[in-house]
Amino acid sequence: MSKKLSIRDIGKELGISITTVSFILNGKAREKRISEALTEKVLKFVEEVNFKPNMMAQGLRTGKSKIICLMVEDISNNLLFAQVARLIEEEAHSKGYRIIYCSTDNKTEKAIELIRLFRDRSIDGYIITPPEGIENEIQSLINEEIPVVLIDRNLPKLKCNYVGIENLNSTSQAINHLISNGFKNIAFVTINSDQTQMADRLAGYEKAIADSGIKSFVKKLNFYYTPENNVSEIASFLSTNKEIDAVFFSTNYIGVWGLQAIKSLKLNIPADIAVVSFDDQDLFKFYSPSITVVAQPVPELSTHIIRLMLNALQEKDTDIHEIILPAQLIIRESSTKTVY
Amino acid sequence: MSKKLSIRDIGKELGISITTVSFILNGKAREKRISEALTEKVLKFVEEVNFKPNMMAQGLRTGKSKIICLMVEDISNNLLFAQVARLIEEEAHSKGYRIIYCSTDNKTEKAIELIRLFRDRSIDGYIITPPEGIENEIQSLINEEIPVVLIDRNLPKLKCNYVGIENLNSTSQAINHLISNGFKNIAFVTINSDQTQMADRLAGYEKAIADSGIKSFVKKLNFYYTPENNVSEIASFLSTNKEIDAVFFSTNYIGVWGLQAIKSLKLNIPADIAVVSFDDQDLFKFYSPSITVVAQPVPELSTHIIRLMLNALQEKDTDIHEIILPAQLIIRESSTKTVY
DNA sequence: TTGAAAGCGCTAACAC
DNA sequence: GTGTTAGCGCTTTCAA
Repeated sequence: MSKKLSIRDIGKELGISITTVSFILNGKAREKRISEALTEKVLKFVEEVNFKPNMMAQGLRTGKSKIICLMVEDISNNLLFAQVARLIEEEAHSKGYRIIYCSTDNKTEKAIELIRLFRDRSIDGYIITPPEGIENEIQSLINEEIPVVLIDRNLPKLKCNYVGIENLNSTSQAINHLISNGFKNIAFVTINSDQTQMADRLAGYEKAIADSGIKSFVKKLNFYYTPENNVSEIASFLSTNKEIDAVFFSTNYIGVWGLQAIKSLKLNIPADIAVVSFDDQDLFKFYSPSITVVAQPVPELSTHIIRLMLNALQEKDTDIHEIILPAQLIIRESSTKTVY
Repeated sequence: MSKKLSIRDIGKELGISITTVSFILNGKAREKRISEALTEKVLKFVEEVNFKPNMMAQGLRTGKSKIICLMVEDISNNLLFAQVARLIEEEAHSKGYRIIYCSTDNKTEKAIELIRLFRDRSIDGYIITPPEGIENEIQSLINEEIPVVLIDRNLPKLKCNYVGIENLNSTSQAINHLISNGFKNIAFVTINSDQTQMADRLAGYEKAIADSGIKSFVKKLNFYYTPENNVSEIASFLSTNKEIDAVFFSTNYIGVWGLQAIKSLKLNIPADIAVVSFDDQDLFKFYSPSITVVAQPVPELSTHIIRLMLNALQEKDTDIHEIILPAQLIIRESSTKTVY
C-alpha cells in the first residue's frame, strides 16, 4: 500500500497541471477541449495507480457529501424497511452515493432530533418515513433545496416527493374479498395514528363496509403500548364482539399480534374467524393456515425511491413526483370459508 | 435559516481568534489553559446560534470521516443483521459517528469490491460479517490501522476484533436436549460453508453425537441455490433417511426451508420429527407447533460490537479482543416427545 | 488547450 | 492564554 495519491501527484507524475487532471477526472475533458490523447493517458494512469479522489476534499469544495440518509421507523422492525434498504444500496453505490441510516421509532421528537443532527452535516438527500408533525423540519430541508423523498406515508401539507402504495383501494379490495367470501361482520384492527397510510387503509375499510351496508367494527391500538398489551387488547376486542367472523389487520406487526390474540382465544382460522393482514412476511406464508395478505411491491417501490432521489440529486429532474403503486392481494387459506 | 456559520464567524462575532474557538470546541480549553469565562461564553454562543462545525472540513483536516461501515451478509435477510444495525446506530450517533451499510450477499468478490469501493474514501472503521477469502483485504485494513470488528463469524488466520457466540457449545446443548428427550436419529442440516460459525455448529453436533454414540446424519445445502431448490433438497434428504426422528437446522433461513420441507412431506412436528433451529424469529415463536431455537443474545452482541469499535476509534483501547457470548436454548413445542 | 492560484472550513504547530 | 498562519486535496475562475 503506497501512500495516498493526490491529484497533484498525478499531475506531477504526468508532467501536466492539476487543473487538467481535475477536468479530465470530472468528465469535462470534452467541454474544456482537452486532447483525446491526453485524456486517455490520464485516465489510464489513474486506473493504473488506482487513484481515488479524496471525498472530503471534494466535499469541502463542492459542498456535497455524496451521502443519502435513509430515515425509517425502525430498520429492524417491519421487514419492509430493511428490504428497501437492501434494494436501494446497490443503485446508490453505483452512482457514487453512500447511505447512512437511522431509525425514528416513529417518534416526532426523535425524527426532528435526527434531522437536526444530520443537517448542517452535509447530507445530500433524505429518504424518510415521516412521523406526524415533522412538516416544518422537512419543509426547511426543501427550502434549502435538499432533495427529500417521503416513503410509506405522505405528508399532505407538503409539496414533496413521495413513493407509496394505493392503501385505500387495496384495503377495500381485501375487505370486498372477505365480503364476497360470505363474511358478514368484518373488523378492522389498526393503530391510532393519523399517518396517511393508516388513514387510507381505514378509509378503504370504511368504503367497502359502507358500499355493502354491513356493520363496522374498528379497533385502534396504541403504537407505544407493549406488544403483550396490544395482543390482549385485540383479544378482548374480539371476545367482546363475538359476532366478528373476519378481521383485517392494518400492518404486519398488528397481524402478528392478532394471530397471537386469536391463538390465545383458541379460535380457528378461518372457521371461527377469517384473517387478512397488510404486508407479507414468512410468518404469514408459512402459518397454519397460511394468511391472506395485501403485499407491497417492495422492489418496485425501492426502484422508484432511489431513482427519484438520484434524479433529484443529479438535477436531472427537479420536479416533485408522487408515485403511487398498486398493492397485491395474495389470497391464502385464512380468508376463505372452509369446505372441509 | 441564516447562512452557514463558520468557526471564523464565531471568532469574529466574539472578538476572539479562530484558534481559541477551535480549541474550546475540541475540548482542549483546559489543556490550552483558556479561561473558564471565555470557554463558557464561547460554548454558550455556539449553542445559541446552533453552530455545527463542517464535518468535511474537519475530515479533510484530520483525515477522519466519523463514518463507520457496517458490512453484513444481507441487511434484509437474516433479521439478526437488521437488529444489530438498529442497536448500534444510537450509540454511534451519540458519539458523533454515522453508519453506512452495505450487503455482501456473502460473496467474496462483492465484499472485496465493497472494501475497495470504500477504502481510500475515508471510512474510519469497519464492522464486517466476513465471507470466506477476504483475509487479505481485512489484513490490509488492519495494516493501515483502520479498526475492524468481525461479527457472526471469525477469520481465524487474522488477529482481529471479533464478537460472536458459542456456536459449538450451544449446538451441542441443543442436540443433547434432543437426545435426552429420547430422539435417536438426529440430523443436522446446514450449508456447505467453511465459515467458522457454521463449522463450529457442525462440530457441536458431531461432538454431541459422538459423545452419545448415536448415528450421524448431515446434509449440506448450497447457499446459492434458490430457496425452492433447497426446500426440496431437504425434503428428499428427509425422505431418503426415514429413520430420522429429529432435525437441527443450523441457521434461521435453513430452519424456514426445513419447515416447508417437513410440511410438504406431511410430517408432524414433533410426533414424526422433532425440530430445533438456530436463531429465533417470529415465525418460530408462533408456528404450530412453536419451534425450539438456539437464540443469539442480539442486544448484548450489539453492545459489544459498537463498544469495541468506538473504543478502537477513540484509541481508548487498541488491543485486539475476541468476545464470545453464550447463546440461549429456548425450548418450545417442537422438540419434546408429545404426550397427548 | 492548459496552467496558476484562490479558497472551501478546519486543526494545530508555532509565535507572542 | 491567545493569535497567526500553513496547509489538508480539491474545484473552478481567470489568464495565457
